[in-house]
Amino acid sequence: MPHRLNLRCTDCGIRHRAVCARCDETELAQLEQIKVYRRYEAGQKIAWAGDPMSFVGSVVSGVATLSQTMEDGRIQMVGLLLPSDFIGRPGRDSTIYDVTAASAVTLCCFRRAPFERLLRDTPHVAERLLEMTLDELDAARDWMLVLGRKTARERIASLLASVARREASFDMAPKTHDIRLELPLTREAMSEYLGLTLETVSRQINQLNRDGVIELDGKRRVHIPDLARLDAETGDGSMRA
Amino acid sequence: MPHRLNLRCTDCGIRHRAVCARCDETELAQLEQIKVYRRYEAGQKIAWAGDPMSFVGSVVSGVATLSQTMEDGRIQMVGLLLPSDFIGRPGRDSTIYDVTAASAVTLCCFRRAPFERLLRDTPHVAERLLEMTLDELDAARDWMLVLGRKTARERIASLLASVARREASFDMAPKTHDIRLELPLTREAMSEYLGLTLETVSRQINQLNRDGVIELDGKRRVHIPDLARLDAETGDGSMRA
DNA sequence: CGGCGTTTTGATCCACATCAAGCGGTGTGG
DNA sequence: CCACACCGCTTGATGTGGATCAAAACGCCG
Repeated sequence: MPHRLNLRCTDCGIRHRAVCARCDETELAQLEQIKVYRRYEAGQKIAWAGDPMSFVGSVVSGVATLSQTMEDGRIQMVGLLLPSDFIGRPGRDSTIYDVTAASAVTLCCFRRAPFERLLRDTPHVAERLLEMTLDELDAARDWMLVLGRKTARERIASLLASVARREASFDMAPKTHDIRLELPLTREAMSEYLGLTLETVSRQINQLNRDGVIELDGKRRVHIPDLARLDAETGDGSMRA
Repeated sequence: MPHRLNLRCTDCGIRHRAVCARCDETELAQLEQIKVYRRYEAGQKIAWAGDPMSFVGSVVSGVATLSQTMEDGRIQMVGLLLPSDFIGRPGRDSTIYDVTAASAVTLCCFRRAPFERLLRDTPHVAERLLEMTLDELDAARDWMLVLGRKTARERIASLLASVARREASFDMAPKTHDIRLELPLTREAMSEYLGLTLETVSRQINQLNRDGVIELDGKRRVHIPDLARLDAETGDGSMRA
């Protein structure tokens, strides 16, 4: 059972990045009325592919994943949802992907029907949603390059660089040196995202560690001394987050 | 030099599927004023990654592709644009992908600035664009499964099934037997889409042919006696286009 | 301490990449 | 009208990155 809590929109950490980013006071008040927070434990399924979903919403904290499972059990993650990312598709009443909490996750959920009404009536929300969807589409396409053409080492580097950049972007002065981050994913979850096996992920992470590109502190904590050095391992010439 | 021609929107073959699908007479008239047709020969580049693009638009006929190139020459296609698909990103003045005409292509182009004004002012266009973008996002995510987890044979089957379904959807009575289609892609282009080499593509296509899943008529013409049989080769349990 | 989930490490295997010809169709210039 | 080159495709021989199979080590918690 998800646990509930509450918070004013104006105090919300993702206020200026989420689907509500461009809302004015009035619109925010409307959202406030239809929102509910839900909390999920690490590993918990938020929804199964094919399930009806009565809500859409934003990730407030933690990391959720979207994934597909083939009948023989092969799994591919198709989205990594970090704070401010949007979950659910307006106009469709079920997910076509499994949604899972990779770490403890808090969602800000809006009931579908009133949210869709808002979407029709307030251009700010619709505009922002279009923009976010276009960004996700670019991200998905960038990931297609990773899955289609990159080596195992390049894939790991790409994942680390993308998480590092995303985390850094929350600061107002994005660092490029001595970035420290807590990997929100197990080796297995990484392998599902990267289209590899967990053994290969483990080997390549340790190789990058030995090569000094990253410094492991335990299993999950990663220190990136120089982001440019990591970028050089991604195989991309010029960077995009 | 792209060749020009003209056509009334009401007579347009993609009228009810493209970004203009929900437009009324008035809105159509506005679009009519800012549109220009352009024609590209097979193999011609429509735009290079990083190029400024002064227009957005729809594919009217033919097949265009979006692709990324790594500095060492590895290529991954990230989008296959069939008639009615939208090209370009509102709010961004350059492509981040290479856009190429795979066959002879006709585009219906809108100058960026007036189109963006239309987006703000007429909800029908914005709504439809959001919907199309969400569809593309789903398609991109489905393709991530193909690239991350499927075998060479499954990839080929997935491509053929997806093109077959897309072609069939233009008819009002979608067939599931004896589908005939002209592959709009060379073996090399297919390999770029599928994350394989052209040799592997060639071998697997001929294998599917030998196994009776498809029947080749020349190099490009494919006869699919039974779409369900082909689906069974994609590795997916239940189908989505 | 003992059990369980995560991660590492090692040995072997295989699907697909790579390298290398050869083949039909088509266009071009002598 | 033929010689030749070029392009898209096929086919074969060989190599290899990552999968698979197997087991041990490392927390972590009860």
